[in-house]
Amino acid sequence: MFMNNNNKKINDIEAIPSLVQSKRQIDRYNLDIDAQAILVASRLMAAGAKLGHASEIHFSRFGLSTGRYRLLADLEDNEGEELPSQLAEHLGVTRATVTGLIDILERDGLVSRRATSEDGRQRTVILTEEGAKKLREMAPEHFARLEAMVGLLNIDERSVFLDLLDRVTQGISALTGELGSKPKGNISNE
Amino acid sequence: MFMNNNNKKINDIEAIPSLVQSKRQIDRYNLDIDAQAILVASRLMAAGAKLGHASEIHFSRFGLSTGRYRLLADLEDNEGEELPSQLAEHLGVTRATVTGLIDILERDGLVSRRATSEDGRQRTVILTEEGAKKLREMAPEHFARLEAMVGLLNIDERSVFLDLLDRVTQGISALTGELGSKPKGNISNE
DNA sequence: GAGATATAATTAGGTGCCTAACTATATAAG
DNA sequence: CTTATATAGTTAGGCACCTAATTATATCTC
Repeated sequence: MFMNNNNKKINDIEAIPSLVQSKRQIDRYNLDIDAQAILVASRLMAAGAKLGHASEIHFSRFGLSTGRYRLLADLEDNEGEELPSQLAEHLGVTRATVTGLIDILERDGLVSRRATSEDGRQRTVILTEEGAKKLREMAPEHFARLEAMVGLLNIDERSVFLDLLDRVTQGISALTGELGSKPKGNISNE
Repeated sequence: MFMNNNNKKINDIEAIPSLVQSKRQIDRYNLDIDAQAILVASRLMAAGAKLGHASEIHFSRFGLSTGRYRLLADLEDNEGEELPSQLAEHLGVTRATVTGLIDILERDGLVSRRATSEDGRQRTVILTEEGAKKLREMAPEHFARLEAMVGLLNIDERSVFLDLLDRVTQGISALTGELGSKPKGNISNE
């Protein structure tokens, strides 16, 4: 029984949560909770995990990870030159993570580090010509695939989806914040 | 300038992708791509990452990770007794990952392993009384938080969101599959 | 029954991201 | 000027999940 001859799509399982599952869980403990709300939350979690995994596969085709691509793209969006701390803020990750991303990108020749003149603690990150070339070469396929991903939605549906997703995203703070507190969207820095 | 006195919400950054960003990227390479489609894809990625992170914080309150909670919940849904391979399939992760999850859950006394009678290779995983108690105790807060997460959507909007999310989720295969192929949703096992 | 092959679970090692601790530089207060 | 404190970046170590290789048992074929 051959099955890992071409690719290994052995465990590409979806494991989609169903409404009856949600109902059963809630009923088990006699909770006064809307089963559909739980279903939405569960599905979004499953979708997020699936997308994260797919994203890594996508970028690995170009020798990148999701984080390293995002760093390169952000550099490109800022004239090819940024401080690690700026990158961390733009990407929404810690400076430690940025250090790791830069290490590998520098090893691969896609960015380089250079000391700044003003502040001896800072080290500017620069997009190399090779890095810019990498972005240029992958752009057509990258964006085509992203576009295809939402291809099952028409224009109007995309707007609606954006709106709803935005509100659910604000609600995510309900997982991390205090119980009973209202979601407050952005927790801006300062 | 105190800021890490209570909690450390220093890097709780959203880094929300904007439409102008998407436009700029597409224009840079003269691609024939709908900027809004890219925006939807980018936002969903950001939301997925944020939710994944929030989920880990949420479950760490109960001494669990997202994966370990899902394993316990799946056990509960199957009379408290499953094979590792069944768990892997239900959770959509590899058997190697399941082994790791069980290791820690067993160490913490929430599940136990037992050899099966029929097949000497199999080892049944059993939800212990302590594991069941853990689920029972965390259920109210867990489900309340999940419900709160989608609290900004009314009933109708939840239905619409589920529908749209489902279609986008099917589209995720556009990232991993062949270029130009139609999304086909589930890749069932067999 | 012996040898090849399949399967269940585990182990070994890798990636991506995290937090906490550290180093080096800068700045403010006495 | 010296000492305390803040900040930029890095290092060290951890967790979740992965793939590939390994071990042990089962099954199929001769």
